[in-house]
Amino acid sequence: MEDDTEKYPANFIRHIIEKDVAEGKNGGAVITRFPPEPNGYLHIGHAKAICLSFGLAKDFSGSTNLRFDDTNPLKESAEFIDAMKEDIAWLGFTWQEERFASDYFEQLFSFAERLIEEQKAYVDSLSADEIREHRGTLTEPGKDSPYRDRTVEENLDLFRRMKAGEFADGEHVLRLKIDMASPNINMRDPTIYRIRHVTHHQTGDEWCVYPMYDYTHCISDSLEEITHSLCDLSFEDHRPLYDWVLDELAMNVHPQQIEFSRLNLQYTLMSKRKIKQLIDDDIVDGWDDPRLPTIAGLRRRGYTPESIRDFCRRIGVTKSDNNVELAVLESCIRDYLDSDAPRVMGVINPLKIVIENYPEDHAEMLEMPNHPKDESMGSRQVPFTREIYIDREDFREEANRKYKRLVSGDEVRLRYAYVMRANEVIKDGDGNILELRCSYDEDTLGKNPEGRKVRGVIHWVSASEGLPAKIRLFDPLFVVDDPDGSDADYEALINSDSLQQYDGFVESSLGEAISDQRFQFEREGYFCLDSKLSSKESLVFNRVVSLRDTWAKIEKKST
RNA sequence: UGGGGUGUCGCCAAGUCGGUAAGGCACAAGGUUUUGAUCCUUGCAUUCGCAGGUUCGAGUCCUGCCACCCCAGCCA
Repeated sequence: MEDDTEKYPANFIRHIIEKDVAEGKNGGAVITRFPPEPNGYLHIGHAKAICLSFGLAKDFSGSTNLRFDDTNPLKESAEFIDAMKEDIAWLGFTWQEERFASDYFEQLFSFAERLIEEQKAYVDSLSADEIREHRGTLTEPGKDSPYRDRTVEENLDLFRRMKAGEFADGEHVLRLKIDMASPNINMRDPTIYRIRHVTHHQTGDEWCVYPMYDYTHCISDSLEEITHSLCDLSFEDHRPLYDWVLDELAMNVHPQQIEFSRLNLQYTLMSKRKIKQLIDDDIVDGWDDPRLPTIAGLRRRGYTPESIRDFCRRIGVTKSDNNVELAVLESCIRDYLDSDAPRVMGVINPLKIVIENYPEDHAEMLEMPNHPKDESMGSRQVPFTREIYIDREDFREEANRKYKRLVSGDEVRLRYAYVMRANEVIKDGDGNILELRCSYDEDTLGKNPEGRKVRGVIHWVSASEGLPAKIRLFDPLFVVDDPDGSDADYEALINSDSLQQYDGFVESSLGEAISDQRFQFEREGYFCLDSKLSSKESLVFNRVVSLRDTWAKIEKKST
């Protein structure tokens, strides 16, 4: 899959690993892990983490484990596990081992008993509220719990009875005995076990005490002999705790946690919670809505794994806050599709044309290359007929010479076909344009007319031979570039026009299209069949991304 | 006002022992073109949050400021 061109460019994590490998740390091994919690779908922010953890390991001939961080059965479910695996595989990565944090529940419990025996953990019987009150604030130290000095025997007994199900949820928790006055709140006797009488998607009803992240993650990493444990910046102040647990347990493998900043993409959201709310509130179609930055959404939209990997490489890895422009992502997919997507013609917003001097009941097959620069992609035959459709954007009753499309009384080149003149505009009573009466110059197929220069080239589809198709165009979901920036009602920032649907026409060759093919509709952009909505009987195309549109910029400037 | 981080071009981001600011995206101007696409050429930070200091020389070292982000789940 990845060749050298897919190697990550220089970044601080690569430097750390390079140094470690050079010094023979961990015997020169590089083992990473990707540890999602199965409580939603993966998004492009996760793709950044995936590309990093898998990519870096691969660059150093190491390996990567996929580990589901399933310590909170209340929020998780098995349905997300398969979706996550599908997305990671689709992105092009292969994990060494598939693990679950829940695989380690037994070991985790024993380690906790050991911590109790060594007086490094205790059962606290304060309520959640009381624990919060004892924790202190950002600027004030906390207070010790009255239960902090229970005997080892009492703690062990209580903890085992917690496991045995003798207590109700919330009655007791197991806490680490560290320092209630630590300036780092994470070190103020963090809770590591809580009682939850719920069924777990992996372990069923075997457990009613569940370990928490800070305690579970570092031990899981250690047990898997992870060398470099990459995570986002929010875990930076958890690192002392990560290290504390492994040190106190004297684990012989002590992975290095390295934090990097998470991705922010302009005009969209990366918060799983908020994405879920958009789904619940029916603002989008589901986790795979093409407007969402989820991997499933991007896939349905028509993005390729290569383009997403390229994106992750282009944005780099640092510890600074970022807000990447959509243009970077779009550039990646255009780059890929320009060389890879066969060209075809499709009319999004059709305007009917009758070519009055062209014979009726005649379909002339015209040969067109599938790619202007790549002959190996072959060619196809496209029918030309008396009645065709062009896009309404490509006709103006009046326009100056800068407008390189069809204008009343003037000529334009029909892509790979004839030069055509607009003679008459047919309107309804309200002045809406119904159709155009045109004529063609039969001596212009494959050659330019003599003595005059046509304004430009437009695309078209035969009215009788073309296929009707629903065409969906997308705009960003939000109207501000940082909807995640404030906790304010982000749904008020929704772009109400993020999905535009048109009844268009596409050339007949598209009747054979399948959903993982992507095409360039000439002059319009890149499209693919919607994997959910499209059928043989009624085609539905999604626009992956438009073509770069210089004309739109010129237009915008002049208004 | 505690702790942890970050500040290099509009957006990302390289910048080894201090040696005189990569690259990408975007943008601008040309050229090619039966896609206003692609492609090609060219331009785009005397300056690295600010202010001092050390030095022959500092984005890189020191000092002091400023701004922004994260942390008070029995979430991850």
